[in-house]
Amino acid sequence: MGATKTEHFTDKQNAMAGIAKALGHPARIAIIDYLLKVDTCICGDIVNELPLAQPTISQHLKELKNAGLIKGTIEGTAVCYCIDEKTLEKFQNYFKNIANKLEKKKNNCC
Amino acid sequence: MGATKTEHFTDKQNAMAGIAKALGHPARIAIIDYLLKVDTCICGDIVNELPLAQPTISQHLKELKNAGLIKGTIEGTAVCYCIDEKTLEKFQNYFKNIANKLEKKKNNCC
DNA sequence: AACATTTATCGTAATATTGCAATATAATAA
DNA sequence: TTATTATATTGCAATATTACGATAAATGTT
Repeated sequence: MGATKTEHFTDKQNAMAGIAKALGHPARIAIIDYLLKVDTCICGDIVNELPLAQPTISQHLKELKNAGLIKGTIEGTAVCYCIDEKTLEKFQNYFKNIANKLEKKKNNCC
Repeated sequence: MGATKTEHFTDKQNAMAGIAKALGHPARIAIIDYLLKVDTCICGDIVNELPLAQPTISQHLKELKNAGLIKGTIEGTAVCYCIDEKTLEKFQNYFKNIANKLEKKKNNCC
């Protein structure tokens, strides 16, 4: 087939997978990195930073936005993008929880 | 085209994207969840837990293993899989770093 | 208005992923 | 040895992703 069977998994699982998927491309990680590096919130000069064409960057930005990882506000001709902390926090909490559970077990396996 | 241009990004970016990509599927999140839930380290009854055929599960396990997120040791006929904390920690640290940097900026954007 | 600038969308080719049936492999049991 | 059980691999169809040229849309400038 080829399509992910999302309906068989919990909302939480689909949500976490969705965020992870959005982060699952080096260009999108690079965009996040860049947004962190620059002090002022960034517009479209990500195109100059990354070795990808403008439509490709725009597409990656869209995916990050759909996943809730960044948000953008129109500012004149340009669009100002920045990291959306809420989603990142949700994602981070998921892993914090995993780490906590693992700590309790203390490697009683493999 | 269609292939990711990994060569244009840093090793770190590719590494983080690789881990995220492996986590970017609900079935693989579900596998991680399941590995956490069961006290004893798990073998192949993940097949009974998830609504996917055995070859599909095996494939997902392989991807998680390739990403370093789980490790498996042969135990008779079965294979005992469990979470590899080191990779998870690396991933978590990446986000902890992001959160720290964001804290310093205190939303001076968008 | 005409033009420049910035970002988004469309269309499309190349490639990757997802899922499974069939089959192979490996270890144990009878 | 012959089953049995557990997992992996192969091959393939359906679908998704990646990347980009061409073009559109929106705003600002002259």
